[in-house]
Amino acid sequence: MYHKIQKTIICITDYMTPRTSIQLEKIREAKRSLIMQSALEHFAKNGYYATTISHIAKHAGISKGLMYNYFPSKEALLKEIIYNYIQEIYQYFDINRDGYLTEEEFEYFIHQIYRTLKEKKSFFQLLFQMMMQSEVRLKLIELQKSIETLAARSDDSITALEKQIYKTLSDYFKRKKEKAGQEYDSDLELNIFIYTIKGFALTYVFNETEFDEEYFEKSVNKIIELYK
Amino acid sequence: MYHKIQKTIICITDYMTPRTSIQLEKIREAKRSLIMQSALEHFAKNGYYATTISHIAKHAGISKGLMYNYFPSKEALLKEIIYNYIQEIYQYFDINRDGYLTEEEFEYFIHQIYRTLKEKKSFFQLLFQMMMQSEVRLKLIELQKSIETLAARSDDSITALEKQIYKTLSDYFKRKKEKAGQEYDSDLELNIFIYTIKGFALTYVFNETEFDEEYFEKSVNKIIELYK
DNA sequence: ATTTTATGATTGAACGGTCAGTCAAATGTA
DNA sequence: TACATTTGACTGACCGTTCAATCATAAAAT
Repeated sequence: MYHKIQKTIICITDYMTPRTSIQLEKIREAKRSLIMQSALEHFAKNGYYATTISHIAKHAGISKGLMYNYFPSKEALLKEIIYNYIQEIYQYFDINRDGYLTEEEFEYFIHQIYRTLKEKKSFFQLLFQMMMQSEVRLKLIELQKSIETLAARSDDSITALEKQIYKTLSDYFKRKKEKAGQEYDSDLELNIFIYTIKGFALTYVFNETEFDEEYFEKSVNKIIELYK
Repeated sequence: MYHKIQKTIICITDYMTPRTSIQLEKIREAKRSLIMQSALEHFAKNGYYATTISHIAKHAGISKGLMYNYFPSKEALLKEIIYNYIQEIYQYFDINRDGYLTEEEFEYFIHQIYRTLKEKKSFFQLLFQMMMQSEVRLKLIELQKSIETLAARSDDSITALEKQIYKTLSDYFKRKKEKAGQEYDSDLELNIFIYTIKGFALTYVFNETEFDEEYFEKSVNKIIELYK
C-alpha cells in the first residue's frame, strides 16, 4: 500500500524534465520520511532492540536493502529520528524566546505541551524509553554532539530543549515568588511542577486503556490552576 | 570415557543415597540470589534486550551454562526478579490494610515510597523500562497469571500493587473532600498527586548527576505539605 | 585414614536461530 | 546504451540454549 503511494509520487513528478534533479531529491526526501515514520512506530511500540530492519522495511513497503540506501545503519536511523523530532518540537516552544512568560502564556505553554504530547505520542514513547537506558543515552548524547554542525547550537539537542524550558519556567516561578510572601520557595515549587508534568506526560503517552481525552484535558486544566 | 559409561550403568542399579546435606539447598538459594542480583543490575542499566547471559554470568562469577541450572531461560529469570521484588515491596505497604489513612500515616506513606525507591533503585529502573514496552508488558502479565498459584492473590502482582495503593489513597482524598468545600474534586486532585509522585519517582530513580539526597528529601516534604 | 562412589555443581564448546549489514543482479528510467 | 533504483539471497557475528564431560564433596566402605 505504501508501495503504491510511492509509485504515484513518481508519476506526479514525471514532468518532461530530462534532468533528474531537484524533483528527484524531493522523492528521496519523501521516502526518507516514510522510512523514519515506519521506524518510529516500531521503535515506540516494541523498543529499539526488539525492532528489526526487516519489519521496518516491510511496514514501509520497501526492501531491507533499500533502507541502507537512505540510512547507513539502524543506529543512525534512530538518531536521525530523534534529532529531527527534537528540532521540530523546538519550534513549538520558541515563541517565548524573550524568556518572559505571562500568566496567559504560561497557560498556553501547558496546553502546548499537551498538544505536542498528543501529536507526537510515538516519539515521546521512544524518547522516554531512550532516556531510561544509560548505555543508549550516552551513545545518543555523544552522537548528537557530532551532528551538531548542522545547527548552530553548541549543546546537545535533547538536554537543550529541557534546559530552555527549565529556564523560562524558572523565571516565571521566580516572579511568582516576588509577588507572593517570603514562605514561597520558587525552585522547590518549580521542581514539583516539573515532576507533575513529567508524570502526566508519562501517563498520557503510555496510556493504552483508551481513556477519554476529556479526562486528560481536565488534568491539564487542574495543573494550570494549581501552578499558574 | 568408557570408564564413565560403566559408572553410569552402575548408577542405574540405583543404590540409596550417599547424598549431601540439606544445607546444600541454602547454598543454592544464595547463588540464585547472586545471579538475580547481577541480572537486575544489568537489566536496569542496559535494558533487558541489550543484556546478554554471558554478561550476567561473568558479573556473577559463574559460567554461562550454570545460569540454566538455576533458571530455565532469560525470560524466566526476568520474571522471577520482578515477581520477587514485587512480593517484597508489597510487604512495605501492607501496614495500612485497614484502608484508612490518617494524616500521619499519609506522611509515613510518602516517606515509605521514597525509602523504597532509594533502596530498590535498580528494580524500579527495570520496572519503568518494562512498563514502557507493550510487548514485554503483555508477556509479563500473562506469565504472572500463570505463576499466581504460588500466592493466594488472584490478580497479577504488578497491577495489584498499583491498585491497592490507589484504593487507599482514593479513600484518603475522598475524606479530604468531605472536610473541604464543594469546589474540591477529589478524583482529580488524586490524579494530579499520582502524576507528581510518578514524575518524582522517575526523576529520582534515573538521576545520574549524583544529586544531593537532601534535594530529593526537600521535594518529598513539599509534596507532603501540598497534598496531606 | 584412605579409598571408593554417588551426586549435584560447574564448565565451555557447540548448535541453531536471528539479524544487521552487503552485494550482485534485476528492474526501471532517460 | 548508460545510469539510478531496488531487490532479496547471502554473510558473518552474536546470543540464547543445550549437553557431554569434569570437578568437588560427603558419605560408605575398606
